[in-house]
Amino acid sequence: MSCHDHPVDPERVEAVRAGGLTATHAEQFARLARVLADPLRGRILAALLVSDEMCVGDLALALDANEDAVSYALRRLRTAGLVHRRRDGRMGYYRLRDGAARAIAAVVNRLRELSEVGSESSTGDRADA
Amino acid sequence: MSCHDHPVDPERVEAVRAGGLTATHAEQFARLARVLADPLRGRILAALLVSDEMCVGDLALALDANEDAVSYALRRLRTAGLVHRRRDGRMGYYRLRDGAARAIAAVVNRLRELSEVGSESSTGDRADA
DNA sequence: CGTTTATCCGCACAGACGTACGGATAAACG
DNA sequence: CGTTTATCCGTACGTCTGTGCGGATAAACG
Repeated sequence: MSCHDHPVDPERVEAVRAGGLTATHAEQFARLARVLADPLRGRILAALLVSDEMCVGDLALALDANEDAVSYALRRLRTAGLVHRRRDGRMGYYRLRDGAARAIAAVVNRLRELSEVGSESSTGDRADA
Repeated sequence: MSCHDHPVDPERVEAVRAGGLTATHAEQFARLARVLADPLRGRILAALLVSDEMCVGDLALALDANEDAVSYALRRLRTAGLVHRRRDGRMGYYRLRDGAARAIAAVVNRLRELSEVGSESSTGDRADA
């Protein structure tokens, strides 16, 4: 269990310790990535990028999804601080928070690049075993 | 359960249907985001950005993490096609797959933007209820 | 060969998450 | 007021996933 008493390459270990992500910073990233890790939330964000402001029911219609599920997804997005709700009577209209739109669009585009890399192979390596 | 018989704003509904993410495309995104949704995997990717190639034990040392956990994280990253393993004797050396490095770095930077938005508030809205 | 070492795997377990459903809230509408 | 409607919440349930541990594999080392 406790192999590896001393580093194989101490230089790189130090480099990572100096230039890598701290545990808390990585935690922050992971929490944000987890918000994007649900298809419905991704589709909602994309929908709000296209159509500035929408209510729950219209989103459910447009995405062909359950209204409860959309409501729950919007709650998560709101908790994450990515969307903003405007109350008008009994309706709730949602839109991306200021600054989130650009950042989300950028993330989506970068993920698209990544997905091209990720879909080349399913194992990522087969010249071993 | 089945409120909202007809759209409030049919135009936007149509716009989303035309310009939004398809269900399958969103699924692909979500799967990739889920890979980044673990702090250890994020730290490993960041480490490999800094130090091209590392073995499991050195990564565990540098990140102060359990070797089993690192091994498991690398397996997930390999399954996702993001890292590549080079076998040398009993050691396994990992590095980012070609093309993944740039894309990952870009995603990390965009996520940093997003995290600035996301950490302003915990509810994303308080002028309601 | 036998032992040590680096990594990996199978399994069981605990925690987080999305979904469904019943009910609550609260506004529109007469 | 009473009813309908749009959204939200609390709870329960099944699923997925990261972790820990024992053991397997396989190379180095004498």
